[in-house]
Amino acid sequence: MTDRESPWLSDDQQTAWRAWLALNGELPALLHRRLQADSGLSLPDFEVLVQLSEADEPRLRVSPLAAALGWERSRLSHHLKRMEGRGLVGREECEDDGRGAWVTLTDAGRRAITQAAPPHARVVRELLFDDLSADDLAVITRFTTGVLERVRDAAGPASASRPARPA
Amino acid sequence: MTDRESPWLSDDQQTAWRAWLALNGELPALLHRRLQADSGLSLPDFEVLVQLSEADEPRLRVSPLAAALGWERSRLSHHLKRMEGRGLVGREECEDDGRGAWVTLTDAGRRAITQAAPPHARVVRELLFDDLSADDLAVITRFTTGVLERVRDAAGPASASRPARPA
DNA sequence: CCAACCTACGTGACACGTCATCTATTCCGC
DNA sequence: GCGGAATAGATGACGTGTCACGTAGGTTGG
Repeated sequence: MTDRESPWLSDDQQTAWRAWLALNGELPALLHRRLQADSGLSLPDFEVLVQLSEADEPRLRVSPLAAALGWERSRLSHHLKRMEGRGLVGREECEDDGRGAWVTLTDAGRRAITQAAPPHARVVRELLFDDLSADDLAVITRFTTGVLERVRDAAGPASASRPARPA
Repeated sequence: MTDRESPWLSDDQQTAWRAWLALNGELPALLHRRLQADSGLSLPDFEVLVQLSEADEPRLRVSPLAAALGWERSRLSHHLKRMEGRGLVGREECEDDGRGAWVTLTDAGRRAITQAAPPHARVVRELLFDDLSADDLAVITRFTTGVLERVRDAAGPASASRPARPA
């Protein structure tokens, strides 16, 4: 029922959008502070450690790890350097491919993620999901994944419905 | 129907949560790149300019502006310095209160926000709202505002159900 | 009236992200 | 094999965000 010609949002949409923006800022901030206080990990640290600890193999290459995280490789590279400095992950040379590197989970890393995960998951569940019906969860999931897909379509093609930026 | 004792998320909750996390990273990134390409503004720049251009008065004090944005004052202070450097905002001394400062919208700032807002709003509408029913929008809004409220409750009290961090 | 306190705002140090670019390898066509 | 393109990953510069703290100006109880 929205007017497809106007660029503006309806009042209801404004309300939803501003709430989303606010949540988008405040929820990660809260999770980050809790994580930091409980275990000294940052939210990005946590994500990396989750991937490493859930992996089938005991060590991962950088690029697949970046893909699994949905991160740019350079971001991961920067972050791994910091995490290595704090002893959470290790690096090994890759014999098969001289360019490559293995990322490993150190004992300290495994200890950190083991300790940090339960309270983190509990907070997420309490804040987001505990009072949510299955129907509403389905609506949220459908909405979120749908938007995500459109975002990726819009970002990926490099030339979509954009004003034609020839370069 | 979730098990309130377990810290873990159900599979459906996991799906929703991971999609939310991914969206949370990728949507602002896309909006930022669009805004940057269209008008040279960053997303935070945009938010500041929206507040300034929508304000009743022609100039705002720093603290109320920070509150309206939901930002920490020091963050706003840093950001205003950068925006001032790029000519988007100006600062004036406050006569009433020697500690205070006024933030003003420069002509360049007004021009930038006027030019940037329509395409930005259109992208938001296309990505999030165009194919969303009124019922679903209501579900989303209720969910988002509910979570936001719980987040603020959890963040604000400084001493809530946390492990009691005495000093 | 003044010392203690509070408030408004700024700053410095550091973590995080992105972009552009670099180096070292591998791959691939000839 | 060999020369150029592609790939793996690292790096430097810069904008952004947080935390801890500093400073200057107001406020208030004795």
